[in-house]
Parts: sequence; C-alpha cells; structure tokens
Amino acid sequence: MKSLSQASFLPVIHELARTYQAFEQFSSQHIRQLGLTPPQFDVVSTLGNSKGMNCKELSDRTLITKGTLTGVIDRLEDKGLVTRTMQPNDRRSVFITLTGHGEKLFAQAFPAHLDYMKIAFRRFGESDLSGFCQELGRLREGFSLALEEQEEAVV
Amino acid sequence: MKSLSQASFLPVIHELARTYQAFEQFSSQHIRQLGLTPPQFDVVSTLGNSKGMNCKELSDRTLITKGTLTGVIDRLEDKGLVTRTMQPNDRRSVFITLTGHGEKLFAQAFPAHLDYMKIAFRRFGESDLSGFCQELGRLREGFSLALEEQEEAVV
DNA sequence: TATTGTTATACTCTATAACTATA
DNA sequence: TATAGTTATAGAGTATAACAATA
Repeated sequence: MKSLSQASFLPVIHELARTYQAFEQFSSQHIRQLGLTPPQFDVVSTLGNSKGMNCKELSDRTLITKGTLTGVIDRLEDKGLVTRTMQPNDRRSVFITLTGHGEKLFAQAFPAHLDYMKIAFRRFGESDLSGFCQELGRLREGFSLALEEQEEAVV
Repeated sequence: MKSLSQASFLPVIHELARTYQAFEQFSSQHIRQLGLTPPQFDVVSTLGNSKGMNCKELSDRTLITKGTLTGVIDRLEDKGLVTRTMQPNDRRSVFITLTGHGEKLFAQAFPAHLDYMKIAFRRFGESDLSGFCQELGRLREGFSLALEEQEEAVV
C-alpha cells in the first residue's frame, strides 16, 4: 500500500460531495413538489414503513438530532401528517405515528418518489447497484471508524 | 439487465446518504474548530487554490447558489477573510480574493484539514481510491443526466 | 434581452446547552 | 444518575423571486 502523503484521497472527497449534491438536487426537486422538505420526507418515509416509533428511534434512523427532530415533528404535526401520543409504559417517551392524512400521503408519495428516482438508475443493472453499495459501505466504514477514534481521543 | 421494478436501487440511495452524513459529520467536526462552517470552508479552500474569482465562478465551483453565496461571502468578509473588489472590464462582476488573514488561515488550515481527513482513508490503497472515484462518478452521472432530463421535461 | 450580483421574505435546519419529567 | 424529549438561543443556510446595474 502506497502512502497517502499527497492527499490522493482528495478526489474521492470531491466526488462524494458532488455525487451527493447531484442526488440531493434531483431528489429534493420532487420532494418539494409534495410540500415537504427532505428531512420531513425522511421522517414520513421512516414512519410509513413502520407502525410508529418514539423520538429516540426516529432520531437514530433518520440521523436527525433530537433537538432538530422536535422542530421537524412540530411542523409535520402542524400539517396534520403525524401525531404525538404519550406512552403509559415509559412516560418520558413520545410515540410518533402518521395520521390518516399522513398515511395517505405516504401511500401516494412514496411510490411516486421511487418512480421518479428510478430515472437516475435506469442505466444501471443489479451488479452495478451492488457494486455501488459495496464501495459506499467501505467508504462509510472509513469515516465511521475515524469518527470513533476521534471521539475516543477527545474523551 | 434486470428490471428495477422492486426499487432495488433504494439501498444505494440509503448508503449514499449515510456515507455522506458520516463524511460530513467527521469533516465538519474539524472545520468548526477553525471557526468556519462547511460552506465557508469550501469557499476559502476554493479561493485558496486560485488567484481569486468572481461570484459566478465561485458559485459554479462550490455549487452554492448565488443568493446563498452573497450571505456566505458577507460573513467571511465580516471575519476579515475575504474581500470584494470591482472589476473594471465587467462592472457587473465582483472579484473575490482572500485577504492576508484569509491566506494565512488557508495556508495553515487546509493542510491541517487534509491531515485530519487522512485518518479516514488510512485503511485504503490507491486502487481503492480510484475505485471509489470511478463508482461515485458513474453514480453521479446517473443523477446529473436524470436532472437534465427532468429540466428539459419541465421546460 | 441576458447576465451579475444583491436584496427581501419567510422558513427550515443547525449546534449547543440548559431544562423538565421520568426511570 | 441516566434517559427522553422540549425549550432557548443564536446563527446559518435554503428557495424563491424581484431588483439594479451593466453588457
């Protein structure tokens, strides 16, 4: 393995950022037509594929931090898409579910979004897709392990 | 090539988002220690590797839209890191350069940031890196082409 | 007419940390 | 003491569109 002293990984970072931006731009164009922001769509999609969950789990799955999540849920509640209910077993916990209106939006918007996203993947076959997943997974592992190391060092 | 009717590309999207988030989290932890936000660091890095440029070019390179860029540059100007100067040849255009203070920050912070990021790539060799670039590039092309199609369709 | 950049509006997300209620 | 979630604060980025100056 050669040394990386000349920062030969810079193009990887650049490509990752540009690829994500291209995805985000393409994806959000459709999401905004639904009257949602990307984080809001993320929450609705996560809830739509479940029977509801508390904020902690929702935060873990969407990677939205708890403080931010409160605001996102507030806005979804204002739109009548989700509800908060208290849990008798652990009264610290708040259970979030889609309302009927939210379920309806999910049932309509989620497949529509997949259909829209499909355009971007039309040129790829199954082996391409598993290749992407594998490479992205390895790359992610690099960042995750580095972050852990960093946090250990700080603590 | 198999049909993608079951949205077999969903894991790719998921991995891309998670990988980018892991990168962003790791990277921004260091950037914020410099007193900058990620977009601000992006601008400083872009300017630091050049002799200055106008807002249009800066916008194209960083993918920050012009309206947002005005605000980012305002804040960098407040911090004494960049300056705006008028261009005699095209008086609509504004030329942005790093100040002495900005150059100094760049000269110190950019290598330090690379050094920090290197941790995440330690486990990879050159062939891994070029593999990442290649796969990311292909994926990006999918989104870019899809976006173009979409914009044509709208127009 | 088209382009460069700023301004205006209104919102949404962000980081950070203190705080409340419960466990 | 630890955890779940909210609140408070202050800032920063976002979309969108109108606008002024210049080409």
